[in-house]
Amino acid sequence: MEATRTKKERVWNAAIELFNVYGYTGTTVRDIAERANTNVALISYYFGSKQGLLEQLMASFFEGYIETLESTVFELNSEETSFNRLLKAVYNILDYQKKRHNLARFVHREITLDSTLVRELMSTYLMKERHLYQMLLDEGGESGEIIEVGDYFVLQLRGMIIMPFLHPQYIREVYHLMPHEDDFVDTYFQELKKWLLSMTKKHLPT
Amino acid sequence: MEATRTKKERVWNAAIELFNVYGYTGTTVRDIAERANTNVALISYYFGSKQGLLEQLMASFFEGYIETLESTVFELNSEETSFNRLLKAVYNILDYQKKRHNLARFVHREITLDSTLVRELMSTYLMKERHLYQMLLDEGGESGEIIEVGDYFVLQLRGMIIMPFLHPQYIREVYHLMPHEDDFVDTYFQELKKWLLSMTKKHLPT
Amino acid sequence: MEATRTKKERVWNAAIELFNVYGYTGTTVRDIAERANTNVALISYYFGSKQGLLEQLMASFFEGYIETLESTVFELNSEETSFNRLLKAVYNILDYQKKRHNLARFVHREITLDSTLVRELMSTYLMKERHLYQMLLDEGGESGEIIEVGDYFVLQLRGMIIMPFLHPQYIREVYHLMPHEDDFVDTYFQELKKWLLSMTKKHLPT
Amino acid sequence: MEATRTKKERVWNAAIELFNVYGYTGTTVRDIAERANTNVALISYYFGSKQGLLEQLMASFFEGYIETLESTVFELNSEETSFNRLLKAVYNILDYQKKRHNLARFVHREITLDSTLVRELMSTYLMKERHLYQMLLDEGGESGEIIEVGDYFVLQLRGMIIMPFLHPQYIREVYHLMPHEDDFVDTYFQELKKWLLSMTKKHLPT
DNA sequence: TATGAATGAGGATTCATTCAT
DNA sequence: GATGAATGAATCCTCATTCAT
Repeated sequence: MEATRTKKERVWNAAIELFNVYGYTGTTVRDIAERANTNVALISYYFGSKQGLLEQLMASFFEGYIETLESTVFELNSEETSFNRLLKAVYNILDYQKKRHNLARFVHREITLDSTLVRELMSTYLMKERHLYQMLLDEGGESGEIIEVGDYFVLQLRGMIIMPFLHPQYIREVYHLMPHEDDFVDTYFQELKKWLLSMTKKHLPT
Repeated sequence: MEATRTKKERVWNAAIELFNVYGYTGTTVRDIAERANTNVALISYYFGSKQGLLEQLMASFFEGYIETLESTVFELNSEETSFNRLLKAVYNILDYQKKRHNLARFVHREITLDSTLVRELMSTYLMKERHLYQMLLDEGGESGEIIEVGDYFVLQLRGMIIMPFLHPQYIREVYHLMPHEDDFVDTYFQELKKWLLSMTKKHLPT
Repeated sequence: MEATRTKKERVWNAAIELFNVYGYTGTTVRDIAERANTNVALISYYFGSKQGLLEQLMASFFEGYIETLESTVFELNSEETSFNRLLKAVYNILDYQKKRHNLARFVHREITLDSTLVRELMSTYLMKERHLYQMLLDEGGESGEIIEVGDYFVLQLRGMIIMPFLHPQYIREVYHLMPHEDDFVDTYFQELKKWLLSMTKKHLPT
Repeated sequence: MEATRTKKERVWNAAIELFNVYGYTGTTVRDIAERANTNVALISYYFGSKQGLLEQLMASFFEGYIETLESTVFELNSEETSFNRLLKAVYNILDYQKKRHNLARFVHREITLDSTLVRELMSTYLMKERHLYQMLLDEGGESGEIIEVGDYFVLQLRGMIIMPFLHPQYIREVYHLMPHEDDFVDTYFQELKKWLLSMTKKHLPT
């Protein structure tokens, strides 16, 4: 038994690992308790219910996600250009997910379902996320630094940032890397940077 | 009772709709039978088991997916440039998914889990998909038509093509469109085209 | 498909074989249909129901069983002594079972359950069986040929005659013989004969 | 709710009673739970599964059965003649079964089926049983106390000892007694004793 | 006769949760 | 806090039977 962690933490981590692999409905509270080396009843005790555990996990992820984004967008406000802040935001979000890739995969998958919980999360966090990206684009547009991008630019950007964490096996199979390894994240970021450059800066064909 | 469809088809479609919304483990065979207006036992009768139904659904999706890709890549072999075939492939896959967007969302979500079934599907269909895209890029590269792309280009391309169908609610919330409407697909394709151009053709910054 | 047998016969035989191995409740009509290479519905068609098939099987067995016994007891009426008729009866019943050992095992097992069917069979066939044995013993007793036997003699006799067919695996494991092989039946009969002699004839200890 | 017994015991006893009457496959876990006045889930909880319950029941019966036999055969080792120990063994086994006649009938019936479980039980317990009887016979043979018996003597002995418990209704119908009443067991033992004497001791016909 | 589709009832088991301790 | 026992509801699946053809 790990002495360094409380049972609540052990349940928390066990849930993330199992939800990640088998999904929320595919994981039983007994599985979680077993992996956490605790009693089943503790899950209800600490989190109210299995659903409560789910909600706290997702909220926790998005809380940090948005906070990461906001702090990047606002704290660097006066010092950096819009484009550089966009770049930094992308990097920080990649980094944020890298540090909790299990939770990330699970959350991104679960949010593709239709449920009350998902609708709530969407309307708070995802709308805020979009707003922040759009703000940067608008600012850069006004100053002439960033050219106007297509309607679905934010959609694509979000997809680019999330996808590797949603499909780790794909990356493992094809590139023999995991999306949470430094090697991957660094290179992937460079490619995103190239893409961002080509989409937001003026170019002339050769 | 709808006379136009066999009970097997009704079960098939009901399963797609429900799996799409609630996920595989989140849907019960009773739900499916009810929505299909048939008896629960029929699911086992026709598909062996709930798992059998899942496997047939996923196989059916990928079968058509790969076939769409292959026919585009090979049938236009001599007439078109590599880049144009790549463009056409992207369009056809978007179109393929548009026509079965419910199944598409469900399949793309389910394939983010870790299971024997997923590993099998990965190692057959997804490896083939990647191979086909890579082939076009290599051909275009040899003829000088396409410049060398980054390591993760195919990963990004795949993400771009799949993402809208995986996150329909996001698109609905933000753009007040559904990813399977013509309006969306057409515009989205145009943006993908721009991106593909900028990533695979030589450009000069202004 | 065997052309020489009607489907009804095929069902009949398949049922005997499967009931023998898995018991009545342990065998499904689908198992039977499959083994008989026919359609499930035929079982209901021919025998009314699974229960009907059971009843006909058991009745058929006991019908022949009692007939074998009666014909031995009565037909040899005037020619043979009671003891010899008893001996012959035992032999014929062993032979009767040998020829349909699968059915025999199944019937003898099933009759150890408590059910309406079993009570009916008991009160007709088994009471008649007992009566016939008792008759021979009484006749032999009156003529002084057979000494008075214990209260439970018929019980023991019946047990001796039935047991090998009820426990074929035991005999196979221990004696490397099957109870329906001539080798076994012949030897076993000789032992029964010795036992019958010792129990029904006067002896003096050495 | 009976306070004197644990729920596990209540399930155990209910299972014995119902398996005895309807057989294993003929009894449902719901029947058992109802009779035990508990929840169905408890069966899986305590015994893993219905099959697990079966196995534990059968193992428990045979465990005690063999122990009874062994203690009789070995503990009286030096004090008694082989024949007397054989007699005592028969008596003790009758007594052992009398005390758990429901379980006895069920086990003896179930062991006439063909299954992996049965084969395992056969190859452990039944082979040991046979070995113990044979040992006594051999010892008695060497000392000249017991004359050589027929090949199938142990088979017959086993049949004699088991049969009354396998066919209680037969005994009830014919003798208006139950095989687990003292009246029956005592008399039945006397008859077995006579039989054993006549089969294992030298006699001269009058 | 013979069949494959279809059904409703019931099979064992697992679920998340609660409760007394 | 923490536990093992206990529960009722719900899980997937199989059952014998029926029906139209």
